[in-house]
Amino acid sequence: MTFKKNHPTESELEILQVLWELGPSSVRRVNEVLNTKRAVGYTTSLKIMQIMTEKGLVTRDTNSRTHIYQAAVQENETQSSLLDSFISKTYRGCAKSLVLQALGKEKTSPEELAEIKALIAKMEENND
Amino acid sequence: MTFKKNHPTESELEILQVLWELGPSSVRRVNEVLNTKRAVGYTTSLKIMQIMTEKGLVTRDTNSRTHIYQAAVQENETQSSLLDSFISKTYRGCAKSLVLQALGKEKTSPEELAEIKALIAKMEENND
DNA sequence: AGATTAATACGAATGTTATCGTATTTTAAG
DNA sequence: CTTAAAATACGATAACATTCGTATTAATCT
Repeated sequence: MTFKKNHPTESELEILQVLWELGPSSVRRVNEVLNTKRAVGYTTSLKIMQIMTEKGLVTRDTNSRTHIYQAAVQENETQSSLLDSFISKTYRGCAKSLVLQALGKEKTSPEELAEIKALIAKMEENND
Repeated sequence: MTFKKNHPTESELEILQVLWELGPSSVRRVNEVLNTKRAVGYTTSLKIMQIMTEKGLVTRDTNSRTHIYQAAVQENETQSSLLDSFISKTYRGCAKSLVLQALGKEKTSPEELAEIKALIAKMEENND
């Protein structure tokens, strides 16, 4: 229930995703992973990660020379917070529209549909 | 299958939403609506709408002195395009995660749940 | 026509993000 | 201890986005 308005920027989110996946990592390691997708200079990644430290999006261990960074925000919560904002801006707060559009968009596998149906069933239970 | 990468910015989206709601409108009218939510200068709205014209997000009729603007992109398609990008960036392309999180987020009314279930049923049909 | 009103056009200031080059510091090797 | 290598710190630049002030143009009223 914390009110975090600390939305990461696009580049920051990319870095968070690497940290969520790898766990605590050095700048070099993060930068290497980013470079599997597109070219990014080492100092660019470094700079962004330093800014993220100031913002509190990551923490770092500066004991050894090579600083080790670690995500300070959870993936779920970050996604959820970004989603709120996205629904509000793009769908005027109507989550249903978003869900319908997302479902209609691409082929969702039967397993995934089942999972979604299960969640809906659970919600309907609680509604009674 | 058009290749639209023309994502409106946040301010542009706000203006599009007004135009989608009101239909073709003058800058003054749009600005008035924007000001029901927050303070925006007239020339600010004007400027953004001029930029949007250059980008092709809106068209305008300049026959009368008061130019009449109109959305040149559809609400559905704009939302869909923004949604693609959002899923890709925030959920690494996994639409299911987004749907589950959106559903779990708030109380969705029984009617809405029914609607979603109907869509799922339809999709399951097509999967066979 | 002249003055007033209302619109558009233009340009500048501000803020944010992304990017990288260079300087500095720190560690390790010789 | 000196030097080379590797890391961090810092500052500068460029691209947008947002905002608004001022200038200009066009219509209306007396």
